[in-house]
Amino acid sequence: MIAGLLDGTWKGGDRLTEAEAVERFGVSRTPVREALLELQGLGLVELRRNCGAVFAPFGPDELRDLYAVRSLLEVEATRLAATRLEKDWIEAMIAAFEKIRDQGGVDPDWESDRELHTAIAEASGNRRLAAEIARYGELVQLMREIVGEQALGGIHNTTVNEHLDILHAIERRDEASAAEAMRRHLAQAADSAAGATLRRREEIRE
Amino acid sequence: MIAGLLDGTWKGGDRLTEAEAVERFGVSRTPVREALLELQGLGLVELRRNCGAVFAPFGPDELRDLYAVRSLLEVEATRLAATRLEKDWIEAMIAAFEKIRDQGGVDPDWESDRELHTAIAEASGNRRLAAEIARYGELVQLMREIVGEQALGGIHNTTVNEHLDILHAIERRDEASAAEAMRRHLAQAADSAAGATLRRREEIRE
DNA sequence: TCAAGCCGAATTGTATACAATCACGCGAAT
DNA sequence: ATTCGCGTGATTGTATACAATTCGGCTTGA
Repeated sequence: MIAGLLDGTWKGGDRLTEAEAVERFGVSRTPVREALLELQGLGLVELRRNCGAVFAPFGPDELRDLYAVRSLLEVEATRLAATRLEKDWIEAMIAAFEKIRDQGGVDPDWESDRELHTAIAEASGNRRLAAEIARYGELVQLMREIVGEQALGGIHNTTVNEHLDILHAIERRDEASAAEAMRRHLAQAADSAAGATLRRREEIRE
Repeated sequence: MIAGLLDGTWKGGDRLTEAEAVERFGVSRTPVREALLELQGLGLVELRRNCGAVFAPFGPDELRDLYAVRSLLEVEATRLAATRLEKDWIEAMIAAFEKIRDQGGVDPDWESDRELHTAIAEASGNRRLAAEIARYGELVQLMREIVGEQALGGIHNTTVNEHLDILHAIERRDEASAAEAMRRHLAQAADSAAGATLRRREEIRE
């Protein structure tokens, strides 16, 4: 529903009134309003009184900014996880990692990917940090749904190795390496996402 | 309204149904729901189906986590602001700073304080980072309203000097010093907030 | 011609009624 | 005694009607 409002065809500055959204989804204004409020919380629309919701621009610049913040959060969480290294969380991380590895399909298993990132985030010991990371996970997931999941495929083996680097560094309690490995991993993800959105833009132009 | 729901007397795990909130405020469920959703977005309550909203615990640990994340965001923004150093933003920062300094009253002018932090955040050039920082500004403001503003008074001169350190470092394009100055500033703020919440808890116990 | 003021349509904000869902307690069967 | 199942009441989710606000255009006057 929330993703439905963002069908990928909007341009920054486009406006959508609640009435239009109601017409498009066949539900009443109440859930539409809540969805719009949630999108505002994620920073994807700006709600203005009696003017409709205006979509925030979402091009390469915004994607770069988004991944910069995500990286800031997750790198710090990784560093903290390496310093604390609690056994329960290590097991959770490894379980999530093996789930991704054994999946082995061509298309990446984003759910397991999120589980791993969540495990690392919670291993940081900072619940609010973990919550913010989860929020960015939602945002990225939403982006995937808009852009089309298949557009992000074909990076599976690479990500497995990147995850492995991160986990090994955490197990060694090597916080600097762990942070750097996570930084590299997210830089890769950012590049991949940028490519996918560009391809998506071209699809729309056709 | 949002702050009203959190009157400072709740304990973590307490539940509040929409009906109770309606009764307490004399407004209908619609705005109550929106307020609760916003509180959920800020991570202060957890909304569970047919169970009412359960308040998140908010003690010293949570406060520490909160300021850790806030510091992570604002320190990075300060660093970026120092590397970019665009003239317009410098002027905005100085204007906000002088407003705080010339205020000179005993009670800190939190509105101007937020303006300065906002100016620094936007000078980072990362709009999403600035948006997250603004979100944490709201959260801290909310906390002040709950805890009682007066409880945080008496730190005015200290914060002026801290702000000055940050601005001077940014003007020198000394990103390391600027980041460190912001880190110290927020560590002070965290201590101050911790003290205020503790005092508040004692007030309630009486 | 331009500006000021006002009116109406459009849009959001709020209240309330109704539907769906779930928790909790009771009772019966094993 | 414990557990399973069910029914009822409570609570949230949704729809819709109404109030408040605001934007745009039109008129009117200088």
